[in-house]
Amino acid sequence: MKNQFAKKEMPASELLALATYRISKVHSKLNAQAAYILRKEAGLNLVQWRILAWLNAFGPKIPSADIINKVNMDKGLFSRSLKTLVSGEFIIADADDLDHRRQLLSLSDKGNEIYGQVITIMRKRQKHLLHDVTDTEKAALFSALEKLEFNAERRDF
Amino acid sequence: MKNQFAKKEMPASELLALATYRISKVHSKLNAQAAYILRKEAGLNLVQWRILAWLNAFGPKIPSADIINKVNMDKGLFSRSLKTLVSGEFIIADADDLDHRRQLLSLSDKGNEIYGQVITIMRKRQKHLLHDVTDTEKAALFSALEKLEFNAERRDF
DNA sequence: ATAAGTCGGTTGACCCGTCAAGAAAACTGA
DNA sequence: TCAGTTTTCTTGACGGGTCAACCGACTTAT
Repeated sequence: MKNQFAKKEMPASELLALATYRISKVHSKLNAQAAYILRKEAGLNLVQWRILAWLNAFGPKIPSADIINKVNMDKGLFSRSLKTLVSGEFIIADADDLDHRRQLLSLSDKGNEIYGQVITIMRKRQKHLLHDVTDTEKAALFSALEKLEFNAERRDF
Repeated sequence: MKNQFAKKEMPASELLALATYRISKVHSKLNAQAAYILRKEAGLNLVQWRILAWLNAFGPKIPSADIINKVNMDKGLFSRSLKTLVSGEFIIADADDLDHRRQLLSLSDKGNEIYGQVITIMRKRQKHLLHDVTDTEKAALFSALEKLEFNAERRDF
């Protein structure tokens, strides 16, 4: 009889070694750290900050959909968070005369100022996060993440 | 005047290159994949599955606190999910005569069976996820994740 | 011109995940 | 013994995140 002794039970060490488990832990700690900084420095939450950052990157007067499609963010989440950013006057939403479905988003002066404050800290943070990661490790990390991301698309096992 | 031209705006490429962003994307795709598999194969959600797995790993007749402390899971989340697993008869919760606050948890036969089914698929999945990741990359990935996790503890910038 | 389909955005529902307050039992130390 | 503290577990509240229904505006084809 084959596989009579096939291992069913999983020792704790195997669980702890799972890439998925490790990534999820790192992710939650990174999130907590970012949330803390943003709350303290700017009173923003993570989603709001991401929107400000993408809006800064993709330039002014762009419709929501552009950001959403480019960065793969949920429409609903975006919509709700955008509302708070507009009412908080971080973002200006102009009507688009050519397409009345759209609104063209831009950072307000206030939005730009906050962005400038936060991005400085975030660059420092990013540097700190990776300060003891070697270049080889960095390259391998990114390459491995890319493969993982791709392999995570599959649904059949 | 120093820093007159200090860069404030962040090009999209820089954003896309952020380790935090990459990890968060990988994390969400891994989650979606696991959730899909679990729903389809066993009608479980991620948290329920994790509890079954930890319970299998740490052996029968252990109190909730043991798992919670070891794996750093939220008490509230654990408590609520446990309730569904007990009422679904995947887990048996025996009273502890020595300490009436506790309940000693064990996998039921049904729980064991489901666990056996799912773990087989999950091992396949884990293999697939890493199948094209080289050993060097794997080592660097884990080492980098460890450093990141540690560096994510810091709160001051 | 108009029916059918697509696109941009909003909303509701629901689960995940965290935090804090609290209940009940157990422990500790005068 | 009994007030104070600690431990185990439950509950409530709330933001994060995903999914799907939906609405109004636009496009395409006939």
